[in-house]
Amino acid sequence: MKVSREQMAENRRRILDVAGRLFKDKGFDAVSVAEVMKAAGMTHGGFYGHFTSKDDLVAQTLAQALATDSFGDGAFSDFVGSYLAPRHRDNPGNGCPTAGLAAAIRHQTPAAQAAMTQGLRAQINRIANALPDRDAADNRRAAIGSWAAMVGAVILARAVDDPELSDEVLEQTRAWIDTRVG
Amino acid sequence: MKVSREQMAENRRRILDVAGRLFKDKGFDAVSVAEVMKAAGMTHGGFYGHFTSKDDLVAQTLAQALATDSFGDGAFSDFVGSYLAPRHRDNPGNGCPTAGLAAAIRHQTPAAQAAMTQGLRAQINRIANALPDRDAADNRRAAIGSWAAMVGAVILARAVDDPELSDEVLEQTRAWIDTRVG
DNA sequence: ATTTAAATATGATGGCCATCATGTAAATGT
DNA sequence: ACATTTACATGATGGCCATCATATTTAAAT
Repeated sequence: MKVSREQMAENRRRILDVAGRLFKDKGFDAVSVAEVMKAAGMTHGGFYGHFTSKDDLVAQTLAQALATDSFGDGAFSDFVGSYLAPRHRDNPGNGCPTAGLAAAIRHQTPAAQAAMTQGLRAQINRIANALPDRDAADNRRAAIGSWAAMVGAVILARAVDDPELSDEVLEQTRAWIDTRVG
Repeated sequence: MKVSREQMAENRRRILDVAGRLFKDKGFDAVSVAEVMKAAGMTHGGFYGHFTSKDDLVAQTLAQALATDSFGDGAFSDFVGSYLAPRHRDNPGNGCPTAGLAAAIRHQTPAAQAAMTQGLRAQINRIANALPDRDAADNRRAAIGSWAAMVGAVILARAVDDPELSDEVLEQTRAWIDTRVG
């Protein structure tokens, strides 16, 4: 059942896309190769034609997810607001790959760690550039601090089973960042 | 090979202690029941005399780890300094269970999530009480924001393969929190 | 058109692991 | 002391999964 070049390219894109969603939603370990392939509309057989291993899929998925990872074009405070929102907390599969996967990276291959490193560097720069223009060092510090707080807050909000506490973590972190940076 | 009551109680304590270290170090999925028992000095056979399942072990380990989780008795800025330190980053097994495990909680049982919820509540209160006495609402906001930033920073620092960037995440987050709260 | 190469499907294989079954010996109760 | 209970050891069992082998079909190449 050979398919056309473009079909294969699209299949590959779909595998990466679907793997990103599944990994973010359920974690690397809880998603099998067969599940990814099925979600992409194929069987497990063709997988090793696209990737050399599941670890390879993980690394490539991360690289794509972190590259695609849109910062949003508006003001920084708007970005913070949508990031620290129940809608984002409740949809990990469609959400930020850093919030969903960063903590699992340290158990992955060096290639995956390299992808995360590059993604973090880029995100810090994007945020620093979006901040009101002052001292560059101050902006970098604020970018790193804010990003750490945003990622941490979403992780904590997702870990907790009390909706009120979870909402509060998001909202208070948003307010805390705003008073510093907004 | 029955053992004395106290021996059994100590065995159970050792299982929980060792499981805490292993889970924090390698993640829930990467640690087998047999590995935990072996590290505790026994074989896998006796496990189900102490716990009803691996999920049960996870939940009880979390509850103990988060309860034991010492805040440190000194000033808040000292705590932040030791938390956002290379030594802590590089020793997840002996480190903070929230930094090591929070992101994995959402894939665990309700009992585990409940343990994390209670742990987070306690930690927020501890930090808020340690802050210089001002408006209670301000202190709570600062406690939540700082804690999110601390947890996020350690997770990011551990995810990255560039030592310089990793150090910078810790140090800048520390400085960012300090200017606000120290 | 015919041949060739390649993409995916179907169907093993082997390993790891949670859990269970059963044995054994030592501690506890009488 | 004896009987009984029980904590742990040893040794299955069954399921899931990554990976591989082989078959099939069809796009490309000529």
